[in-house]
Amino acid sequence: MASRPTLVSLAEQLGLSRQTVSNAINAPERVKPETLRRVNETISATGYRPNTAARQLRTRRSRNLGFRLMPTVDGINGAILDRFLHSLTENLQEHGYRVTLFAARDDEAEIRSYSELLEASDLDGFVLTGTHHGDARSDWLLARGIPFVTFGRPWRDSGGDEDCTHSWVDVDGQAGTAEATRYLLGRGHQRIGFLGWPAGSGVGDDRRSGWASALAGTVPPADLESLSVGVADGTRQGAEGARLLLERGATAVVCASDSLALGASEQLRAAAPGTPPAVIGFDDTPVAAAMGLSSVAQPVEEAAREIADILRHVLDGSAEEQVPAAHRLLKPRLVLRDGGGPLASPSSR
Amino acid sequence: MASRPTLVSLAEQLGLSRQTVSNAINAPERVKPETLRRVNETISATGYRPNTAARQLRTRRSRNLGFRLMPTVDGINGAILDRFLHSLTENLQEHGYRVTLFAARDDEAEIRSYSELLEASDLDGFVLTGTHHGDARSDWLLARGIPFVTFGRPWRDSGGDEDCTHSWVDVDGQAGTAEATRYLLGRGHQRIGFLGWPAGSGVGDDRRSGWASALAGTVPPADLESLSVGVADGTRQGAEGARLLLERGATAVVCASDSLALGASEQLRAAAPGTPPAVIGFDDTPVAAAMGLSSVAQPVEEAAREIADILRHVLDGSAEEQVPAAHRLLKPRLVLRDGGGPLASPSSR
DNA sequence: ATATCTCTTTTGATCGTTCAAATACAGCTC
DNA sequence: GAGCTGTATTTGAACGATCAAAAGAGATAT
Repeated sequence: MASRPTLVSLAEQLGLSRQTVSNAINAPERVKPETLRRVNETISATGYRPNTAARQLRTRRSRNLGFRLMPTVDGINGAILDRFLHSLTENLQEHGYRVTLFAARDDEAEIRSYSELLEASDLDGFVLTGTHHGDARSDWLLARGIPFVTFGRPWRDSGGDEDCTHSWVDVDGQAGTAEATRYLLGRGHQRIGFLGWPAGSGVGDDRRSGWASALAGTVPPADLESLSVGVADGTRQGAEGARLLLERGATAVVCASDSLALGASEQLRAAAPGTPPAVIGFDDTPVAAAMGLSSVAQPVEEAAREIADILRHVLDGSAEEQVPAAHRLLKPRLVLRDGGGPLASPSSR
Repeated sequence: MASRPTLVSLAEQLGLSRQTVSNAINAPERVKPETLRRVNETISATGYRPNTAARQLRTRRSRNLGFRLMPTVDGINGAILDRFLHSLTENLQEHGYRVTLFAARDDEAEIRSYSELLEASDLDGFVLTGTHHGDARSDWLLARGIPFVTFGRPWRDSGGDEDCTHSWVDVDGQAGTAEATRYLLGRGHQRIGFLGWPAGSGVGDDRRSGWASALAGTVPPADLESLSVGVADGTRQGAEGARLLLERGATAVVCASDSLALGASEQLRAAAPGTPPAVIGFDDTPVAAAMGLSSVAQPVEEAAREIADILRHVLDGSAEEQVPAAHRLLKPRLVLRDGGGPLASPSSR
């Protein structure tokens, strides 16, 4: 009773051998039902748990997955990160997997971490966020056949999906901004501006395209150009961008982020006091909630769940069985608020 | 070259034995300098890394620490959590430790997780957040002699520090609200209200006491009572609470959270249009930054670093050497903004 | 009666490291 | 040169699990 039970101690107690007890746990179909029952009984009676280190040493699997924390405000952050991580951890731990964090300054350092973590035969796979054009990380992992799933599409320069052989889960930003735009159209707005980032970022271009497609029939292509502004992310830049859009006759604005939307809504409120500004943000951050700003919400929890499912499928599958790469594009949800001011709560300690 | 190098393969290469190579790594002083040099050379040439699983199996130490993710909006969350986790992970990983996440619905489930994670001889210690009155988790861990540090004081009902034998790091909320209050006094405000939560929460009472102490000389004790309001956390409740305070003659408000402060600042702005509202929040969340709201900022990164240091000290120390519990109370920083509206950026994807 | 097959259980070896104790070897002492 | 001391290195065993293959027990077929 002094020390933790082991396979051997259980076997002695039951008058069986190590291996039979081991089989009862890992390959129950090989064990006689009656024996299985007895073993399980003793397992729950003693509270036995297989020693992870020993198992890992033999099987070379840790049931541990790596997640990189981004430096500061990049990729999914803050409240989004919280929700994502929580959902990911929860879903994985239900199936005996765990999430190990690591920090890295940049992609290069992240890749160095990969090899360190793998050389110590420590992690079975990785979850990547913040994918971007020419992402070296996925190439590195792909080349070595290491299981991983990204939250975010590969954003290859060549639009083709053919050569992207890794699994990913992403949120359909295009669908989100399209819905937002259609909503504003339905409210009677004719000239709806898009306030985003400079062209070139996969995420930003994707969100812009949704707005453009929803507006395609209603506005001449030339106007589409003038109704779209690209600035750096930030409240101040958002206000400035919105000013431009107002000058060009926009009466409503769809934004690529909540930061931009917040600046834009200030600008519109100043331009037309009294009326709730027709501005829609993106990500549905606590800031949007607190300010009563409408926003496109990403189903972060669902994304994490999908990622966990895909990873489990790959890792639980037999060793060399090639599992095809899985791709999931999730629909975001438009969260409408009256825009009149603070309503709900930001997160706080 | 085919497989990863091991102690044995290194030893063969060098014409030494396993153990000497092992000693070169773990107890260099036992090895002849010349030998040590040769071993280190080969180690870096081959890129050898000790197998964590094997080491863990033998030493019963995983160099892995557990961190529980809170369900939703409780404890340190969102942007704060992000910064805290990042700093914690970074500091620990520099010394060969790693952070493993786990999710638990409530404290009881968290304790269950502890035993599971420990029975699998998996985690060496824990970092706890969101301590509260009568916290069963610290008792459980203390009783079993498991290393852990909490972010947050024990908040024992008996104000005595004597019986609190575990290590903790916390931010001095009292000092924060006191500084905020003194700042407002310096700006000429006489009747400064406190907008907090109902009495009973350690964190809330602590923050209130800072305001009370700063105001002690300037306002009669009776007024102190009427200038303090306790409501549930939230923007709407904040606005309502601020309305009460205004009725009672307050011209400025110190708040226990940014949510409350946001609601309060709306209320004050409505009461005195044109003037930036004299409101100070707590936690310096992205919401405060975005709204140009002054706020008391917790040195989260520093707190995480301190926690990492304490844990490392305990874990790296020899087995049964009793390390005394460490307590660190960090000073928060008052971040002043003009309160006129959006300035900086909320976090976004 | 022996061989063949299936189902179940057992045995021996191994994963890579560290602990504990043994050994080798040099320099000193008497 | 035997005995002691101390440093440097080596050997055997163990940590707790799984893999691979052998062995035992029944049932069925030849």
